[in-house]
Amino acid sequence: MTDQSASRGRILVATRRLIEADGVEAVSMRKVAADVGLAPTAIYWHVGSREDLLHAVLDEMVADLPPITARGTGARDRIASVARAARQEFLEQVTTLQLATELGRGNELSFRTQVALAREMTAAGLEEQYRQRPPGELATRDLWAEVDDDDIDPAIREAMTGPTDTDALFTYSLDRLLDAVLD
Amino acid sequence: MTDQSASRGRILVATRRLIEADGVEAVSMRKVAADVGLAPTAIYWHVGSREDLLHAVLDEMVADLPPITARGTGARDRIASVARAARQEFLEQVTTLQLATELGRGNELSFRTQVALAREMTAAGLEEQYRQRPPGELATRDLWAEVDDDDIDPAIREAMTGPTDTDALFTYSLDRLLDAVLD
DNA sequence: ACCTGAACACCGTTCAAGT
DNA sequence: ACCTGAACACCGTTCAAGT
Repeated sequence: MTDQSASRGRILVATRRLIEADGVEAVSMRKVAADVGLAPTAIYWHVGSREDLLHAVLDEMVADLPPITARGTGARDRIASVARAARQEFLEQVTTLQLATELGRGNELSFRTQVALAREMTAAGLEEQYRQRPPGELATRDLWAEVDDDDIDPAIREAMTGPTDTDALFTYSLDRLLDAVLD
Repeated sequence: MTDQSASRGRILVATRRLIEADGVEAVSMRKVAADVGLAPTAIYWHVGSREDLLHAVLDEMVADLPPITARGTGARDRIASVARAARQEFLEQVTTLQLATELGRGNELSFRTQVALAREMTAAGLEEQYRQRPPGELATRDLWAEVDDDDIDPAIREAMTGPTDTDALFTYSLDRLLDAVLD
């Protein structure tokens, strides 16, 4: 159990409200303290530095995000629905993304989509193709190492955990795109 | 001619050095002033507020960027080389991108690529396809309105200036990608 | 365990005043 | 035109001290 004293909870709520109303830059220790009715220095006792505070709030915002779920029956429909859901989230959760980017945790959001996609691709039986050209963002590799989901094919997880040849991925994607566009 | 007093130039150089060494957050009016040998308040006379200062520095950094040029002879090769150059710039110019993002001008960098791509697509005679599904990032539209380049087809420029149906673009791109991946 | 007050070393910005 | 100094209203953070 994490520290769930009443004060700490109220501090997080106040900070989150500040962020959603006026952006991350509007968060100051003194303003948060005033909102909660404490001396500025009390914040440090409960959540640590300003950066620690922002990380704690981002944790809550990510936890509250609606899960990315696939809709439809066919493999193509389901994969497409995951992509659409990811785009939707990207458009709706601007402040969450801003905060995550500022804290160097932007890829945590794209990671949620990667997991959902991997689940659908396993169901579609795409392990072979997937293996040959492993997608995945450079730094999300570390996150994959901790995933333990029975619905995801071990081969895919292994490919995501191993080193990604980003150059090869780029070349492959570009080729496929040009195939589609150039008649 | 913009204000090119000796002091202003030295202020911009000092700020740029600070950014490249320790990131945007390391830029303070007092530090810049000390580097240049002026009182902090003198900065305001030459470049205005801190935000104005950062905008001016970004202008210089963008102007100094090597032009994105197409290599090769075939249309496919040339378009691919532009895409590769864009990716290269994205990987190399991290600080420029960070500054641009912080100032809400991130799309200015992608805009450079869009212009180069449009030039190649004109040469490849792709106006028709292009017209049907106009790419382009939402906010770069305004930038296109000011472009006057004889190497770019008027039809393409018109498509870029008009309103972009981002939903349609997304659906189209996703479909093509799934075509390529799903056997 | 929880909180306050004083204190330090910073900020951006305005403005009157100097040359 | 160019620059300074004083001043205001802010910051994040540490630390000794209180209960």
